[in-house]
Amino acid sequence: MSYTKFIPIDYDYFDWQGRNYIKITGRNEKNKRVCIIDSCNVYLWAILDDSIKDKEIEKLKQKIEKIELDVKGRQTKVEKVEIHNKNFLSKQVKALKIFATNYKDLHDIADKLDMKEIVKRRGYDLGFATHYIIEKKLLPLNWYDIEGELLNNSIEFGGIDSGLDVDFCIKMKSFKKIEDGKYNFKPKVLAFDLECDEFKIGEGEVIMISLVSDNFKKVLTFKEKNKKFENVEQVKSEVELIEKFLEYVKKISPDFLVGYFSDGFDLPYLKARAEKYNIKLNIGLDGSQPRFSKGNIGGVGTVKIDGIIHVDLLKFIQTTYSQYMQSETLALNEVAKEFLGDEKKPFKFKHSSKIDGNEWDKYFEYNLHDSVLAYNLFEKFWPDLLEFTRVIQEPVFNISRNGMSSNVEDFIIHNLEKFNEIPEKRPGYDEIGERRKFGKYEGAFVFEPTPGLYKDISIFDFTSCYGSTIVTYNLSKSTFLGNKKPKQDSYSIETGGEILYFSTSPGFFPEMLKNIILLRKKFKEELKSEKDNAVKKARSNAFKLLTNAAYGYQGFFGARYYCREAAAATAAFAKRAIKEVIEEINKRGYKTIYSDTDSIAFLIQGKTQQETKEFLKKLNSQLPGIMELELEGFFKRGMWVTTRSGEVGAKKKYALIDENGKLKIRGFETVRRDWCNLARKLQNNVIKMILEDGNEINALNYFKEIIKKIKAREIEREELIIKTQLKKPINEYKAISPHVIAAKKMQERKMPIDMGTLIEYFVAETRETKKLVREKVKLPDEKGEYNIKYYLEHQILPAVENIFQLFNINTKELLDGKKQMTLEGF
DNA sequence: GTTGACGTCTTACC
DNA sequence: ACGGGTAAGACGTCAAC
Repeated sequence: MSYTKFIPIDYDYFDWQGRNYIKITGRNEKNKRVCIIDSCNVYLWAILDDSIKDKEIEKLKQKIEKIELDVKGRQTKVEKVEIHNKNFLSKQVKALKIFATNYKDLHDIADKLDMKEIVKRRGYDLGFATHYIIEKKLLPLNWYDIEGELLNNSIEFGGIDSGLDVDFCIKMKSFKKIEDGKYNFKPKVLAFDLECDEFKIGEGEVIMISLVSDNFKKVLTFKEKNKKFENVEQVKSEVELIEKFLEYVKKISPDFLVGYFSDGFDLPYLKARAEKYNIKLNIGLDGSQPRFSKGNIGGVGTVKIDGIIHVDLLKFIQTTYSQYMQSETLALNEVAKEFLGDEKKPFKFKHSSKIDGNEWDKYFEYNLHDSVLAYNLFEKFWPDLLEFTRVIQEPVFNISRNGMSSNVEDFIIHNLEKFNEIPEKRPGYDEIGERRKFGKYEGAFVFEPTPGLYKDISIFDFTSCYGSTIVTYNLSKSTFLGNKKPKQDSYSIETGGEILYFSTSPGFFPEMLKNIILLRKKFKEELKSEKDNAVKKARSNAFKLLTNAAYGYQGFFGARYYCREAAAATAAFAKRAIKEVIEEINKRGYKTIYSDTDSIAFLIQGKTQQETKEFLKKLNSQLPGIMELELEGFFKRGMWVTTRSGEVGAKKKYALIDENGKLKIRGFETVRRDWCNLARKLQNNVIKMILEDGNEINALNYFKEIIKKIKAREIEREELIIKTQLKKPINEYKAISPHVIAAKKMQERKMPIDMGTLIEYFVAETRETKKLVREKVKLPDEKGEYNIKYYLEHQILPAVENIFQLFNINTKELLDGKKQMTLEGF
């Protein structure tokens, strides 16, 4: 018998003699690579009709035990059937646990179970790795003591161990969890990036590949002989380049191979080139090539390597961080700037045939630094990846790529057992179609503000508003009772013209969510005294993101636990709660001036901050369940403006300044990337001056300066570029807007255009006959003067006119050079 | 043919 | 391919002139 410590990293499975085996790659405490082979029970659930008698169940059991199948050349049969008392959607059910030989046959067995006594078949659509983790509880990225049999050139499992590039291969007998924190795990990471002449997969050649690991930096290339740049390793050809890359990957043998957009570009590109030369990209630990899976509609696919986790950082950052980021795009450069304070090396892309002598070193340096950035970003995000994996309990490969709704779902799936729940099935194509037909339901409440410049403002907001609403009112698929008053105790709310009822007896989904919210609260509290604890910070963040995604999950048509009514009720309960708080605030002598979804802004009306904080405490003591208000802050001044039409106050658009002079701007053009920089800076400065000074005098002078500069053509083109993202394939646009025209121009130039590309253009002077904006669009490097009229009337003026309107200043007249009647008139 | 009103499409944000 | 609410620009369409 062999013993080892073990941390599971990658999960994969294989079939041997008709059975499924899990193959888990990880490390031991001495950082040796270990592969564990294990198996687990394979089964599905058949939920029985309530009315069926014990005798009949016994008969049914015997009938099912006789099922034998011959599918896809595989002999398989039901091995055993047990009867269990389980829960399904929080209701007690009798269910048959039907054991089979092979996980892949469960579907076919389920098809054979169309008996009238069986009302539902469940639990055969989870994926074997997920099923294994649930069944055995050998959780990813946790430490274990393993006992097993060392496989050394064994013929067992078809001699699998001899083909595996690992230090030990063990057939597991038993394992025991080691307490948290006893061992650390520092993964071996290799970041890579490749450069080429063409951006289209299958065109052009790979010119260089950079590799960065712990104490290792290298650029491989067959180009240029001038190599002042010390990290360059010269090879003779593209073939040798690819082969050398493979050699280094094998030699370094990382736990994680890290790229940035490598699912969509680097690896597919490399594959296409390798195929051309008939090179096998055999970097998997079992000698296999990367597996390329197709992406969903519009999405890119994923690339999986046996035993090595390929992480495309772009995907992980996108799902977990993008909504909290300042960067306008997820381009490596911007992401690196925001998270590392570092950026790409300057190098303007050129076809390799046009690069001369000393420019090559710049190119190598550029290429190498991209890998450095990817490596450092991985280090930065490792605590998050680790904690997400531990909290959700799915293999880290999936965690690095799944969206938040999948994460929520996986979290549920891995916690069902605590509730004795049978998993719900994934909706099929038709089911999704049905769900989508329902259309939207009523959402949040937004208070219509009265435009103006205000003083002394306080803001309260609900902590995890929708999450705590779901918990407080027990809102979920399994607790929904319909829209007729039930006999049992219930929570009810009216929305969309009908009343929805939910059971008061706790459902598993709200219970799980409650647990997350409470844990997060605990971690957040602990963080106050140990701010640098990256792991706790990451775990707290993982809980926060899961909580925030829970509401969206229940309203998402693709979810196993989709419940439109629960989502609608969540919005409705939250709406009721916030309206009640607004009333309380006003009753107390404050004045509410704005509110949106989960936050309320009100005037302090001469009361002290202390009084306000005590009032908050009192409010909290009256709130139901785990609903909780917190103080967002006190603000010296704030402004709300009118809509363009000028009649009412604009919602979701305001600016605040706190006692330390810190600005908080929401919804204004300043924060929108589809406005040119000039307009955004202008607006930002105008807002700042007005909020700081409490009047418009300086701001107005500044505005006049800008007008003068535009008219004198003194503005740099850079400041006038408008950036808009392509949201769909270019030929699907019904309305041909300016950015579509710009995208078409880029296409003609063979620039890489895709869904998601950020299109940049400016509006130029053209002949009088061209009226539409799209007829004046030019790409940033095209010749032409900027269109003074357009930038004045469509960028500069709209950015500030509503703001100056607060002071009865008509900017339109100002711009036309007319005398300001309004100013003098008042 | 041009103009303006109004609806639709689209993006980006809360 | 997580939700709804909202602002706003530019195009598209149609009727009035």
